Amino acid sequence: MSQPTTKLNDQLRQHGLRGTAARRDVLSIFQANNQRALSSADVEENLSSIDRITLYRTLKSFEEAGLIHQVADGTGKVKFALCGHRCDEHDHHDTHAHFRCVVCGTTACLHAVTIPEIRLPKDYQMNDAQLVLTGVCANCQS
Amino acid sequence: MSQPTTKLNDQLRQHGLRGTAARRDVLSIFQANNQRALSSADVEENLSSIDRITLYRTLKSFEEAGLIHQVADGTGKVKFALCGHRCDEHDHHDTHAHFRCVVCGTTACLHAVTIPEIRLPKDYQMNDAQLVLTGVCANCQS
DNA sequence: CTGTGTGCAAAGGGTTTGCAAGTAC
DNA sequence: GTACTTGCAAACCCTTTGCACACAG
Repeated sequence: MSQPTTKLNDQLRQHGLRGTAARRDVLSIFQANNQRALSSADVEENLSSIDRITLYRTLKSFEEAGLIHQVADGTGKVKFALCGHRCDEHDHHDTHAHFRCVVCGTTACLHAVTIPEIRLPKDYQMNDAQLVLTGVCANCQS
Repeated sequence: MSQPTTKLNDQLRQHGLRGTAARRDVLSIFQANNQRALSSADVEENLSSIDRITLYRTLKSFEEAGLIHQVADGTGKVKFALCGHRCDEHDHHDTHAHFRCVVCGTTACLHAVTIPEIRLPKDYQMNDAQLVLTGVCANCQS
């Protein structure tokens, strides 16, 4: 499933990060769930070996490096999802919507749903838009 | 600025809540900032007299009563804003967008911006949509 | 009077910081 | 070798719970 060590290292280095075991592990968890937004606790469940403090620091450095971005899905918990190929540390281009299923609790990226053009009031300057939909996902429709 | 005691009491009772000093105080803070989303800490700043635990419980009962609703603005902190007149404890009709200014840090309701029609993938059932925009607000444009 | 709300103390959970040892390059 | 990363312990929020007293209706 997961990429070989050298490939993961390359991806980390492309974002200015050193290739360490903890970072490779966390990165491959995100890649294995690339359509999902994961909380710190979610990653920890998938990766029992990692120290919790290291995980927090890893998520922070990934975010600063532009590898992942935060998704506020309305649960109050911060979650993270992989950035697209066009993101970097300065600019997140996260133009797709997220969908949180109230049945299974997962938050997924809906790449098919792009955020429509927004007409803002005068003198507002927009940098980013997050659209979070809540409902029942395809898997949980009885 | 704030409403007289009896008027605040009436509003509380309309939502099934008893009229107490703490609740009147919190309600009038929200009314004085009715276009803004306030965190628990924001309310506390405006209202130094209130006990923090009481504030948490007040916010919770307001939310359950349909007076306020949560706004996840991407900061990771839960914020609350006054519901419109059509909200009740069963159903939040929060169809407007929110705007978070990265300069002054405030999150405001943009009543003028309604959330556009969303076309979901097959078999997804949508209950709610939250649109959070980030940028620079009119006040902070130099 | 009765049930609800308040305030204190304490506990709980998630996240951050300091520092010494370990590792990438 | 040097700078960055890790892991442990402890500190630090913010939030919730238990219980006795106070207050609204």
